[in-house]
Amino acid sequence: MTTQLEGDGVGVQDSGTDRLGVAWPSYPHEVLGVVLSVRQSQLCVLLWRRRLSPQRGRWALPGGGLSADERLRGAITRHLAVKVDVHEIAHLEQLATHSAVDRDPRGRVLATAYLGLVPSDADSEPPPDTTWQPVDDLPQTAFDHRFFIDAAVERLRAKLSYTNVGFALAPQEFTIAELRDLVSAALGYQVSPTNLTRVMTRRQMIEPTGATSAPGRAGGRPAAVYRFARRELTITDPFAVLKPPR
Amino acid sequence: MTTQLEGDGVGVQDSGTDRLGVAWPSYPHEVLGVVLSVRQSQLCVLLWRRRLSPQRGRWALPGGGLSADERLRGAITRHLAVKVDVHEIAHLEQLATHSAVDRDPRGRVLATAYLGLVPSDADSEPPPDTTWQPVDDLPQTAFDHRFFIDAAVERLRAKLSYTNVGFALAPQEFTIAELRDLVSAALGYQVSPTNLTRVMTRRQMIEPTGATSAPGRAGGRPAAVYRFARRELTITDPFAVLKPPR
DNA sequence: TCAAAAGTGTTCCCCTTACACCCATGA
DNA sequence: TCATGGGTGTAAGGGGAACACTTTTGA
Repeated sequence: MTTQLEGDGVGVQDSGTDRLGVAWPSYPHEVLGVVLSVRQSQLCVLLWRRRLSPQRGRWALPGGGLSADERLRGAITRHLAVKVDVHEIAHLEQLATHSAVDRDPRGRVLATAYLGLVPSDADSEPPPDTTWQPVDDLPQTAFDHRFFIDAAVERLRAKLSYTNVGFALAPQEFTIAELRDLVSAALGYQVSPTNLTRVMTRRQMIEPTGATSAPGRAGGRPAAVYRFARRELTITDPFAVLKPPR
Repeated sequence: MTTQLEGDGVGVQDSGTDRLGVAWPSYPHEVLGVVLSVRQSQLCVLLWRRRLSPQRGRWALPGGGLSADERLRGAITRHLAVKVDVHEIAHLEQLATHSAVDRDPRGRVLATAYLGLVPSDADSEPPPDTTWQPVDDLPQTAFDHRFFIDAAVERLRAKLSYTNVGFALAPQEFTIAELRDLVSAALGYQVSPTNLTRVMTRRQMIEPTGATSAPGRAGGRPAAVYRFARRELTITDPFAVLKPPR
């Protein structure tokens, strides 16, 4: 079998043919979105319930097919907007591509998943049959979607520690208490607001806006309002060890 | 356009059709290997020179098509063995999938790249038209392969710091001086053997075999021989900050 | 005995963590 | 003035980096 792509053209939608005349197979390709957000102090993933078989009744990741004229990132953005009405994705990155031959019983489909993060204050009453499911209490999921979800959560938790991804889970402005809630929910354990402030400030991830928020009805000192200094992914702690010499 | 895959079967090699009768396009899919190894104290990538257009004469990553009955990992393993005679891959992980519509002028092909690591003592006189190219001095490369190479190097450098991936670049047994050479080459800057030993020992990544190696002709104290304690990928320094409470 | 190579000990410094203490507000 | 929630100061501990010093060999 000749597998290196050389010579004459390879047509989309058909089996390709290389210059030796050997068939070059084609596969349908789907994109899936693992959309995470903190809802009611829990890290949640957006799932919708399948109405049809196979896997009828199970919870699945939103997504769909890759069209001939679009790229993977464009495809997942489109599907999330159209199908589950998600428009406020603050961060989107590719996770992995799965290729098990029988991952879909109807025939072979390759799947590329993306990790998408949505701020906790983004509106989104999700459409019918779609909900925010806490990742610590997942129902039975369809196909191999569970692997993608686990990978996404793991990736997020790791990146919270050495990048500023937190911005993608947080509102534009927030108090330290709110940020602590978000980060604790995302990581799955409590972090102290004291040190969270210090670490994030030292790394210049967050900065005070100057404003303060009104205290609750029980009183208390008004909280300072912060914002993320940058709202694009930045690596803030590049190397743990083996740093380059200064 | 209906893009969610539901209902009737989707055939490989053909355009699929979902239950609404809307076409589900298929694409050829190739796998590429970014095979890295330290050669003569330089981090190198295995490239082969294209003999045919397009991109004739440019250096390309080894790889090839995905067959109907195999998965991506199997495909890249097969291609590396058959085409560039690489059998001693100590670590293999998926890097990314590129989907630019025009990434290959002959027609649309999706590409998934893998990062492969080969120990520095693996034989491999590479086949004709194939060489180990230092990543700091790359020639002009074909298609979008340069992006994959850069991503691979970046991934390796990051993981050297918080995992034991080093095992995949090192021989079974080695002295600290040899390990220092490898790590320095991979990272692109000198690391001190003193602290390298301490860090890797504390994390139980390496352990002495008890043997010593003969000194060179100029004399000198014989070096202790070490090995990696585990030869599978292990995360040794999970979180830089925001650790869970003890 | 000297040079070369390898390994160890010690110190410094920065960062994270823990925790006590102080500040601002509503009732 | 008290309870409540927020923020700051300070000390402890760990780990990595730097560097001097010791050990072991060949010539």
